[in-house]
Amino acid sequence: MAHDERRLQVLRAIVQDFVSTNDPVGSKALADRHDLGVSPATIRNDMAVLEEQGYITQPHTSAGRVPTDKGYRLFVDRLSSVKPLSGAERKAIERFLDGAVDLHDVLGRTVRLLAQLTHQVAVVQYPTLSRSAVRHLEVVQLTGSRLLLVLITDTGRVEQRVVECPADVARDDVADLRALLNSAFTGARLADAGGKVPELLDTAPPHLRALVAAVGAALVETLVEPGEDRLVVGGTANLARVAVDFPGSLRPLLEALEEQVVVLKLISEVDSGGTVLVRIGEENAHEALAGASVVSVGYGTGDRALGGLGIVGPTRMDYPGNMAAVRAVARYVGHLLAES
Amino acid sequence: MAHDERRLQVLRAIVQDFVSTNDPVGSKALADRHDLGVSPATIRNDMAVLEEQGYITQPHTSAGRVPTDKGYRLFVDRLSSVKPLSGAERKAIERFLDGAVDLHDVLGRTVRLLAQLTHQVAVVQYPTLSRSAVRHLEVVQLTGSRLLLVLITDTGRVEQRVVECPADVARDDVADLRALLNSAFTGARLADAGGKVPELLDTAPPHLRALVAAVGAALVETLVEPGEDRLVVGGTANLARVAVDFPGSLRPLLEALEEQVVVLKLISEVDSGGTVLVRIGEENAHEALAGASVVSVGYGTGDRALGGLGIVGPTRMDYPGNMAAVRAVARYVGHLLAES
DNA sequence: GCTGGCACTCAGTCCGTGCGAGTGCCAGCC
DNA sequence: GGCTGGCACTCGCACGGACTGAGTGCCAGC
Repeated sequence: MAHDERRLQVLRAIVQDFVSTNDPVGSKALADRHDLGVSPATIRNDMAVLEEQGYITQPHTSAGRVPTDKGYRLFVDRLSSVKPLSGAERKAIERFLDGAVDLHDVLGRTVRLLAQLTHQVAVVQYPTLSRSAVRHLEVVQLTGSRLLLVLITDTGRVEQRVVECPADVARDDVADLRALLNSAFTGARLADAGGKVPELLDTAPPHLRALVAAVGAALVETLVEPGEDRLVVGGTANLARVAVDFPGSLRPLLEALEEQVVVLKLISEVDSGGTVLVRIGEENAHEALAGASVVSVGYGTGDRALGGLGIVGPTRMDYPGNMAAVRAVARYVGHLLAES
Repeated sequence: MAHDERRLQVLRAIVQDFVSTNDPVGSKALADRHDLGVSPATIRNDMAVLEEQGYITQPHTSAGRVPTDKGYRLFVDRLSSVKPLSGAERKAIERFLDGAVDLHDVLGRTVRLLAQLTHQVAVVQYPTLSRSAVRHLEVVQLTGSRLLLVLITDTGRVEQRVVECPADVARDDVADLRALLNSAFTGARLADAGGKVPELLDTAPPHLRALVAAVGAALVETLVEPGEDRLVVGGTANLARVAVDFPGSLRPLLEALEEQVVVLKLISEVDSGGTVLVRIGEENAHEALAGASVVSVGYGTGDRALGGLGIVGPTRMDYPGNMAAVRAVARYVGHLLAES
């Protein structure tokens, strides 16, 4: 009915005004700034209902209303449409990301770009190893018994790992090992690579067995080690701008961003379909992020998800704008990585 | 004369008390907490002189005194001895840094360790490329005309770079190129590598000339590009703890840390002799760091400096303790990198 | 079901006061 | 000459009361 409909308009107006002004919004201000077609008194009645339903709340008796997490949720789900980016913004994305020389550079630019577009803290996950495929494996002898294993994936990610061998290794053996590893692994998904080690061990020439065992173990370790799923963080300076939205202190949030593991979990839990995910306040189920919202999306090429990226900010944020920026950047990065 | 001597004791006491309490310190409190052997009235006279000389100042008329940048400078230069670390702290350093698997890991642990020991923001510079030597060069074909050049240095640093070639490259040529590059560059200092490119170009077999030219150009670019001198930053959460010391906002400081270039400049300007450098407040000659101090030192193996590391914090910091921590960590990291 | 009117609530602000920490100065003492 | 105790003075800050105004809930009327 038209009744409920207007109540939702009121909620939308409250969210919009509060996001832009950071002042609790009252019935009179709402009636002035929006064409709701009714008087402040009527809006007051609607607000009373919205409050009872838990969508808004008042910080204290004689103040205006403020959206709750639940209110933002409804706003995001039903009341907002994703803002299209301006032409200037699209141009900025292109200009910013073109000219990147390697993966590290691409992700660094991405995170700066995202932070700049949204004025929030931006995070980008390195392409997940397990979803990548092996492009090349390189073995370099550091000392007699110490080898450096370098793994290059098809997403341009380079992983390195020092392998301590039980005994000194002959030079020729290093070359043999390199050839062996590459013929076995090149092109394989990293997720499958672990399973191939035993097989390789069986077919390897006897004098290389011990070597393959040591390197294989290191390789598997590198692959499964989730700590190696790195995160690039940028735009923390933006937190200072919105410090008012975090009543206690910025500390828990800064710690969470540095710890990485919590944020990584949130960012990597993305839908494969390219849907932008929004987690609001308490929905994050982690104390440090209780006052924060996370907007994230997966990036990748076509059907293949490589990782996630997104932003972290106060619950009082411009959801439509930020969702649009996150989505647009993810698309562009996806294309960029598909080319290489 | 004993006269001046006591005045310096007063300054030292002021710095110590102010650092630990963050309250402007008055003559009575000084007389109570320190055995200066004179009455508050005498201390007042000394303080008046110290103020006239610019070592201390009062925030307002009826408050105690606070050290100025100049006061801290005198304290660091003449009034403090570097605190030896406790056994527990030494143990912590070892425990923290042992078990690192690669360079990235070593630096990541270092920065966390330093942040934890000093409760400040810690920064560590990647080993400078130009001072390292080439351990190995790897060339991987990404697409027909696109090669990935991977540079591995003897400090364990791995640099990557995509090279676009004018035409498609044959598989055999890639192998030849790899052999050629390695025989020419392995063992060479990166600083000298640039000069070897023309020479290599002359001696290269004709069909590889174009390839060598393209790759050589990319190599030189990688070496001289100063932006690639990366910085690892950690412990920004500690800034929230000392936010009171930055009256305006943390923002400029956070921005400087993210920008990296300013901080990098400070951190990399280290003495080669292992002396701990302290820059206090305005001495930093950069607006964003005007209220901050930087404690830095070079790390390296024996005579070879690899890079710098240090901390950034408010001018009101525990200089002796932080200098000791920075020095100890730098030594340990130096040893660690020398082994590999 | 909407509207204007009205009494009520209460956070934020302003202002005046008192308190206390800290100072500078001075006369006296060693 | 240098140190000390005493004393008057300054001024930031915390406390408390009054005022203001935005905003609300409720109610009678349309």
